[in-house]
Amino acid sequence: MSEPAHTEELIKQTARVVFFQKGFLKATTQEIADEAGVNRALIHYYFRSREQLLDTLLEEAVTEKKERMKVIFSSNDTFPNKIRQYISMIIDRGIMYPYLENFLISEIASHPDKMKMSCFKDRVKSFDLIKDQLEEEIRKGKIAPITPQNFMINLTSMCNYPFLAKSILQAIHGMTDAAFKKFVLDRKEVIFSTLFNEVTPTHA
Amino acid sequence: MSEPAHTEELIKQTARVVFFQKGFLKATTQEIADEAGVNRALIHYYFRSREQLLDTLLEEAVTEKKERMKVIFSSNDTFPNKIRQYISMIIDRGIMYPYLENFLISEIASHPDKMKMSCFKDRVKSFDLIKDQLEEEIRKGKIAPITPQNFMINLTSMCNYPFLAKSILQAIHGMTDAAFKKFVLDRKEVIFSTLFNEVTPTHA
Amino acid sequence: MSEPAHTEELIKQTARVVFFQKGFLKATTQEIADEAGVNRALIHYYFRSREQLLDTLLEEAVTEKKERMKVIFSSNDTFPNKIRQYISMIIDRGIMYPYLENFLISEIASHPDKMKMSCFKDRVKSFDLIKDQLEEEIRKGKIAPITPQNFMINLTSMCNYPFLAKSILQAIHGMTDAAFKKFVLDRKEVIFSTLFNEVTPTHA
Amino acid sequence: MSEPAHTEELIKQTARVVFFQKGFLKATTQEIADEAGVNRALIHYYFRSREQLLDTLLEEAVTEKKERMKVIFSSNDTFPNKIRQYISMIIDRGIMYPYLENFLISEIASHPDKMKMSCFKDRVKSFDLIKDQLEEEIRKGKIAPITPQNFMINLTSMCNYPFLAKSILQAIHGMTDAAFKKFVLDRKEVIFSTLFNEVTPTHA
DNA sequence: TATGAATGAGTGTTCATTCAT
DNA sequence: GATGAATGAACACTCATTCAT
Repeated sequence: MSEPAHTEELIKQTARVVFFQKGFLKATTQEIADEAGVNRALIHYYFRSREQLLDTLLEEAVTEKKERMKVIFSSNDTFPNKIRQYISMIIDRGIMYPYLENFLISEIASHPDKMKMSCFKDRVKSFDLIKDQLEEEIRKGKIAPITPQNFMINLTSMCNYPFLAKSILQAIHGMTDAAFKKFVLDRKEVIFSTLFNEVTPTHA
Repeated sequence: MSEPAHTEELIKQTARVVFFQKGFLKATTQEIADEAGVNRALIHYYFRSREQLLDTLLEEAVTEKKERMKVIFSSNDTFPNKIRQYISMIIDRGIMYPYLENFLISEIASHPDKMKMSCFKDRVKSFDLIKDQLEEEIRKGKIAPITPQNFMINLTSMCNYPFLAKSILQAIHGMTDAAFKKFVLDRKEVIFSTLFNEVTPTHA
Repeated sequence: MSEPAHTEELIKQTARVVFFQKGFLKATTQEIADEAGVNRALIHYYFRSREQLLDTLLEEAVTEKKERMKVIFSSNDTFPNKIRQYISMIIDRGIMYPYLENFLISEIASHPDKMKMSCFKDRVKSFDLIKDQLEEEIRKGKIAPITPQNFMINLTSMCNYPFLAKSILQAIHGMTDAAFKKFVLDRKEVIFSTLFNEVTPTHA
Repeated sequence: MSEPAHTEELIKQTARVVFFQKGFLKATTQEIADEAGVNRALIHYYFRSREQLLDTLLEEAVTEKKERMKVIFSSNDTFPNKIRQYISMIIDRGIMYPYLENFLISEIASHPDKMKMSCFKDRVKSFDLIKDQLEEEIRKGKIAPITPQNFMINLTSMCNYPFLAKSILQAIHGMTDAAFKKFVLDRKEVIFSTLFNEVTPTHA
């Protein structure tokens, strides 16, 4: 976003773009260096290895997401509003880094040890945070009976999947990046409405 | 399934397991050959290149899925039943090849040209197939107003995402493969219920 | 020596020459490959890594030397004759691979773990093999009192050192390779005479 | 020895330790800098290149040894005493820098041009210095006939070789550094006795 | 003097691919 | 059909060296 004060930050920003925005999961250090306009060896100077650069990026991204989530679910807001905010947060992040989730999944799949990274250590689960309010909502008949786990996975699925499948969706429907962005922004209300099964008020 | 009569089929079956079941997206030709118990050069003999082997696997998988989809949606069944069958099909396929979607996504992301493969040429979209019945359902008040696109993407998201995020979900919740299988099978009804907002009859 | 039937043997022979004859301890895989006229990747095809190639060479060399030593010292020959044969063996080997000892020393110094290689496992020491006969010799007054250890180290030192210091000796005295060879061959009797303190019969 | 007043000397002392004491022939400039606690670039500031640092170290070591040798052999002492002193000097130096000779040998082997360094220019050879006294000794029957060259090489071999083979000897006999030190110190008399073939008077 | 940043050349290694048999 | 051998292109990484400050 802001101009990188230091080369180290430049490399990180470039790598985020390459991996998370463009989805080049297999990008080489040379490609990242070229994109950043720096010498390939500098990546090792600052991050020791390609692997450590990736870990740094993932750690930061996961940590940031977790904190945002905690802020949203720990507020005093109503349950529907929390869900709205959460949906909004996930989709806004998806717009910025469409391939981040995909990247995370691939990395974990091929290196399961990475689940031991510190950012995954925090055992606070969203399930626990919404449990009480969700049950209340169910009791009030606003939502059909569902476990917190399934509720959250439904939510997460509908928010994230379109980004995971971005390339395919865009190709199938011939969407430009702008069209795709509008599409997923519109989905904020769609997802909310699906979860709460209410008639969606037209979104401004 | 059945024991492979020919080496060509053996290689394909092995590659499917390695890529789609085990999720080793970066698996080497050597690793596939070892797993299949054949000489590495045979892969090139039959498929010319690693890339073409992948293309073949993807093409077959996508084509098969499309055909199953067409069968389901072209029947005379009721809309809810069609959706039930579709959910069931996607999840059953996911259990067999959990990483297939992930693989597809990664391949398309790094090689957008692959969208030109013949299996993607067929322009019959699920949206068109469900459009009329969905609108009928909405008119009857069974489903909150939603576009066919969003309905299908919601459906697809909730079915596929758990497989895409399999490694992470299993790690977070400490699920064995068996537990994960039960979890996604149970979700068949959960997903249906979420889309139709009905009370889920307790399964089993 | 004989023409290498297989590439694997060619690489080994070339590496032996580069490391043990020419003394290029730091020779790269590229240099070895160039010298052998083969592709660099072949070295990894046959030996997996540069390190394993070195280990193979060392293992073979050490094993062979140990076996020759055992043959000499286990015979029924007289003690002086055994020593003569041992000196001769060491010097003949030194002529063929002058830097072998140097190489061995450097490798062990930088990777002490290599002492765990199988070729070092055999705990039969030359000291034990000569102990009795040496003491007999001392009792007879043929040799001044000395421990078996020191006797063997004196012997080994005088045989090996000229090869270790080959480059320097040749440079200082302006010896050609032929002159150096004659010099060390002549030393066979010199060393024997020093150890047994006899008048050296003039060597033809 | 004394604490280095200047960085240049600190680097040299550190490098001597790394190369000559620890035997890390392949030590990196970074490793030397780390060990010395200075910035890597300083090595180039003071010595232009890694190579020139090595040359400086070698030149100084060789020059110092030569001077010590000249002092010993130019004195008015008896021949046996000169030899005793020389043995003592070599072994004491070996204890301080066990890998110096090894290092020298490797450097000369891979860069024969280094023999042109000024420290090798001095054509005064030990052979000439001992020639007369050795012949006298032989005439008196104290030493079996031998050329000055072979006498000096025997001497040098027996003094230096145990240090060259330090790693191996220690590993084979399970000697600690202290045990090794005692072993080579004891060898002072052993070597003298071997050269002069006298019964060794118990040392100390 | 001293240093952090930067670089080019090179290193071992991997891998898909080809080819002769 | 099948295989062992061979290769070129690439890759992550290292290192001595340089340079601006």
